[in-house]
Amino acid sequence: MKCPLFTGLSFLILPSIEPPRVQFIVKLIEANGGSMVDSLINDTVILINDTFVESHTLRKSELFHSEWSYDEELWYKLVSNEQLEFFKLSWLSECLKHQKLLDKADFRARLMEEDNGNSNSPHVDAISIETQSSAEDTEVEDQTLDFDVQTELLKSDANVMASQSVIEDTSESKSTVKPNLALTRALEQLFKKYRLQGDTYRARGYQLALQSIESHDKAITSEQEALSLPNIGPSIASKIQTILKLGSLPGLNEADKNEELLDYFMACHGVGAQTARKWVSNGITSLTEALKAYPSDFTWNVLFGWRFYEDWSVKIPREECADHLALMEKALRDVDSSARIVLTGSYRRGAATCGDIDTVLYKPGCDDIWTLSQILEKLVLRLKGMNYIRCPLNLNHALGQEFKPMIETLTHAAGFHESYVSGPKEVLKKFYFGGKLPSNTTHGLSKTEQQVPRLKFEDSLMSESDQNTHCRRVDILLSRWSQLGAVMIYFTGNDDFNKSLRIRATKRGWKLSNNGLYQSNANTEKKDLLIESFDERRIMSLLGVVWCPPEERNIKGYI
DNA sequence: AGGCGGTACTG
DNA sequence: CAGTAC
DNA sequence: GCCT
Repeated sequence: MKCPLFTGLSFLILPSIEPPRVQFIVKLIEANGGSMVDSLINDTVILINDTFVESHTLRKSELFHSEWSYDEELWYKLVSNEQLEFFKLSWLSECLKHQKLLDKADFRARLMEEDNGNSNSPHVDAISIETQSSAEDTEVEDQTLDFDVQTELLKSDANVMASQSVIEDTSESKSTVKPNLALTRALEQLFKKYRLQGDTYRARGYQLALQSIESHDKAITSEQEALSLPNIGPSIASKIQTILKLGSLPGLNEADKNEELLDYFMACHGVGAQTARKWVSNGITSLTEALKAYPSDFTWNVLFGWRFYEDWSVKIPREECADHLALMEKALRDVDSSARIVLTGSYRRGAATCGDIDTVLYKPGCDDIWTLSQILEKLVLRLKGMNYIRCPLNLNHALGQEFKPMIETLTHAAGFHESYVSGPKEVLKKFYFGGKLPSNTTHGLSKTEQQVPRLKFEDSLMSESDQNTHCRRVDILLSRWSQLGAVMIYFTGNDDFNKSLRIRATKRGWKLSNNGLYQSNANTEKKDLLIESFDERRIMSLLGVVWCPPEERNIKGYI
């Protein structure tokens, strides 16, 4: 006996099942044992009406969107999940014609608009083929209909391992020979030196030069050769000449006591290049001395930076990030059951350890910042009540009242007597804080022997550190629903990736920010025109960047 | 000569 | 406004 | 610092 052709398969047809032709096909599916769904469940086969596909590539996603007949959240799930595969509806009719299940691969439809021959696109292709074969039998964990963007992200993170093995043999990661070590070392020192001095652009100049030498795999033997590389100009080229002749740059290798101090101060949250430089040039050698000499530099959030100086310089194991998220999710459900919070930052890029925990908070369909702000405020209060939030780093008026006692305890400990007056700001667009999990949930003490900056003994009085549970830096960013894509790009990074996108935007007369991709209107004083802000994929594709999953956005230099 | 990211928060 | 952080 |  034979089962009908589509037994056990579920189908989602996009963008709508309303057209008569689609209705006809739906009848055939059901007659052959298949079922229709209107949301993503395991193993759902996603089919695109062929009229929206041009030669294996999805045509304009805005048209796609305008004929959308499912709910908005499904749209977002689909465009935000880089692991999903789409197939042309004609696969179905072919199967019926031949009365057997044909290879879907020949009917794959890709979700992008431009393809500028970027060198890594075949590489991306390889990954999606690679994961497709194993996806079907490994994903058995969630059966719920109510999974959301966050589950999508977790799933794609679970696939990091698979993609890494692919990256390993296709990329040149094994080229361990570094023919220009003397040069790159010197440039790195110069980069650090100027960054510490707050000369960010000069520092950037050295950093870019460093990167172009690193990606040049031959040994550089002349000033001429150096000059021909991008981002290497007369000044750096002549320094290179000197190094080639003398073996090193005069006056660079002395271990600089001042640079060490600058590093020490700037590792404190809230102390930047200007402040650190001022202290150092006035002979200050510790935070305690700085507090006496420059009390006004010690705002309450620098004091928190001091208190958690050591905790905040240790990396967070990936697993712990998920625990923080789970805790916040639970609290958020009680505040607003339809609001969502997701992990972004280096976590979403697949990192094994993260410097901080970056999250985005949104509510499907909600563009009203005031509503979102209220949700965030309530969430923060709940988290504070659970003793999870140990210190705030920014506040609005209402939260200022709530955290006043906590802040005054701190400022009094530092010897200040003024009382804290909360600012006038009513809406809260983001909340940065230090959070600590209850000690019972602590993860296996990871043996990451990380070289951690320690406080000097005389500075350790203000500090609060705990062997088993660390206080972590957590960022919550609000996003309007309509701007979720731009916010996700911005907060997922990495920095160089974002810079590349912004540069591409400016080249096209646009500007990219965390609010979206806009047509800039410099001359006329009209407002900038929105091009796209919701769809992460479309923003990238408009900028001529082939879609890449977060794990591949860990780039160095520009793309 | 002027550009190098755009935005939110603190004081 | 400068300074800091993201 | 380098690039336009």
